[in-house]
Amino acid sequence: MQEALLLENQVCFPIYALSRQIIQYYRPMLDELDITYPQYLVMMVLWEHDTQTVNQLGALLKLDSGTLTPLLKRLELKGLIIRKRSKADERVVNISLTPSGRAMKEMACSIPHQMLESMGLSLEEMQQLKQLAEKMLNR
Amino acid sequence: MQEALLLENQVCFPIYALSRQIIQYYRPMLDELDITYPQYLVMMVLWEHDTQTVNQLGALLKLDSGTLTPLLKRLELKGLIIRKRSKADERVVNISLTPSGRAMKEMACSIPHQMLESMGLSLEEMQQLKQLAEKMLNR
DNA sequence: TAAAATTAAATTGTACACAACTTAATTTTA
DNA sequence: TAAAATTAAGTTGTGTACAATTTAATTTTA
Repeated sequence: MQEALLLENQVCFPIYALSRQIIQYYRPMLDELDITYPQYLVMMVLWEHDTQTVNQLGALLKLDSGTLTPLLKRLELKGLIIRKRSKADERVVNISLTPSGRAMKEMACSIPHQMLESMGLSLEEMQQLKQLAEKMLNR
Repeated sequence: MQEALLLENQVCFPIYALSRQIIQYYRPMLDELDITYPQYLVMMVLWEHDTQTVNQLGALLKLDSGTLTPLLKRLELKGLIIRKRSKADERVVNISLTPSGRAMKEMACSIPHQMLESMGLSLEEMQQLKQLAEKMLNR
């Protein structure tokens, strides 16, 4: 028996499973805002930066236009963002918040704390997990 | 500014991004076997257990029948597995390896080592990451 | 400066993921 | 034991993900 091929011994599987579980934890909170987790990530970037190009969002979230374009169209349909081609460079599409999208920030501000509570790790362990994940990401 | 809503300060985002990055690292190796990462996980369970029900696969991989049924049909089409309703309980579908599916294990046995090398963490850090992820999963 | 190369989004096609529901079989229980 | 409840898979519909390609605009360079 090849020990390395046992599910039990995989490092990647728990990360894959955890990623999906985390999104499940977010769901009830995000359901109230009527957005998905990837949509929440986009909103979070825009709450910080207000206007971003599709490219900039993709670089920050590590998602390509094939994922972002339809996702952003859905956020636009919900009235949370505006998509507008740049005058300066017609290839670029600028994404910005509507007043309604900006207002959602107040409704979202309790989510991070609620999530921390449901995760079941100490702050220290959380920091460790974050650092290890980021170290691998930055390879 | 709500610090807790900064992308920079999220614990969940790096895990979500890392999960997708890991699947990217696997891709070239799995392309040679012509399977996807979730399909590889199913194969890994079957290499260990040979026959499993859809339910058992779902419990181990934390995936539901809505995900597994079509995935298993694709593995069957590739000739790697057989889906067969149980005689004892007609609700149950048993998944087992074909000779070709069993043979794939030899071709896969170098993957875990290759992955370890591309991850950029020490064995110690890897163990830590695995343990933290599992601790959160088992909440 | 006109052709070639590059870039930014969008599009197309395949494969998850999962909620909600359906169907059929088996267990439970009244 | 017949009706009710439960269980196992499958189905339907929506929303990611991402490879590969396309389109249109901008830069580079010959």
